[in-house]
Amino acid sequence: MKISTKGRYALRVMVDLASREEGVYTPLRDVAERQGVTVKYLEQIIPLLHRAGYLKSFRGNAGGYRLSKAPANYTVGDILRTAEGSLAPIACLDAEENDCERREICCTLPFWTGLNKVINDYVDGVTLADLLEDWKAHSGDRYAI
Amino acid sequence: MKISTKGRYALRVMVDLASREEGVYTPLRDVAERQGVTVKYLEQIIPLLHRAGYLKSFRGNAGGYRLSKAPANYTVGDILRTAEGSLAPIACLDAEENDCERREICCTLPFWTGLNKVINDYVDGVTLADLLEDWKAHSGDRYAI
DNA sequence: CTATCATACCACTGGAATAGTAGGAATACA
DNA sequence: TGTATTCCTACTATTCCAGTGGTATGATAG
Repeated sequence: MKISTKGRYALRVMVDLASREEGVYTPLRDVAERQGVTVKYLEQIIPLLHRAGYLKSFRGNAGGYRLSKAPANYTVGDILRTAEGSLAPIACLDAEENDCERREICCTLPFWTGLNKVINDYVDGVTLADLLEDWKAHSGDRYAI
Repeated sequence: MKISTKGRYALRVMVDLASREEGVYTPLRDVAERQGVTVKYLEQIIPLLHRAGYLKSFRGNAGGYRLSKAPANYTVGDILRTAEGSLAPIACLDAEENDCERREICCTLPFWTGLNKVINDYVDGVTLADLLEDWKAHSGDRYAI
């Protein structure tokens, strides 16, 4: 039950951008270098966040991306669900998929529902600002994304 | 982030067997029929549970599988980890994989560690007996696996 | 004692999803 | 005109998932 690279990198990109000065555009090249990922692969992940309205972009020379809102206004849950599609541990819990005919007699469904709630409660309770703060505190002055 | 059919079916097989009379061997054919899965596919999943010592088998005519212990002695976490390999949401958290060089400076690792704990605490807090009991209560007399 | 049947057990395969790579067009600015 | 960027589309290698065909084993009927 793994989160794919889409979700993992998306979160790291968001934290990276959250750590930059507010309002300035950061080129993907810089993010990719700091995060140890290729620009080309990030270019495939960023649009998911962009289309969701989480990022503003600027093309051309000296362009790049920046957050649309302050870091405290993004929950990690929103970011992961945007990149991954859904965090539900089984398809039966996704809105489009709950047509399973065993639904009423399934002996494991209540368990999965509980797991789903535990996961979503956790990820929705953490914001980008929380991540950034904890991590600055942990790294002291010499923090670097 | 989905649990695969291995984990899902493994859990259903265990609950199914837990609902049978204690000590008797139940053929996979019966389990497969009740669960709406092919025998062939279950035959691929069962060995994982068998090798872990969770099940006892008996070959030949009138053979089958039964639980090794009482239902209350199996946590859902143990069953899922046996079938799935690991429930960690990212590979960095698996014992064999924590050689990532970004480990000390990773801004998201604490978040993933927390998610891992939330997930494992939940699944380790539920036993087969719990599932069976809740589900009998929910279905009344006419429960059927 | 032998044939038969029901069962657990083992090995293999096709297809889908993941994780990238690559080329190039559009855009903004100097 | 040149350069640095976002943006779009296609391609590929690999791994994982789901499912199938065939073999070994044990009980039992004749």
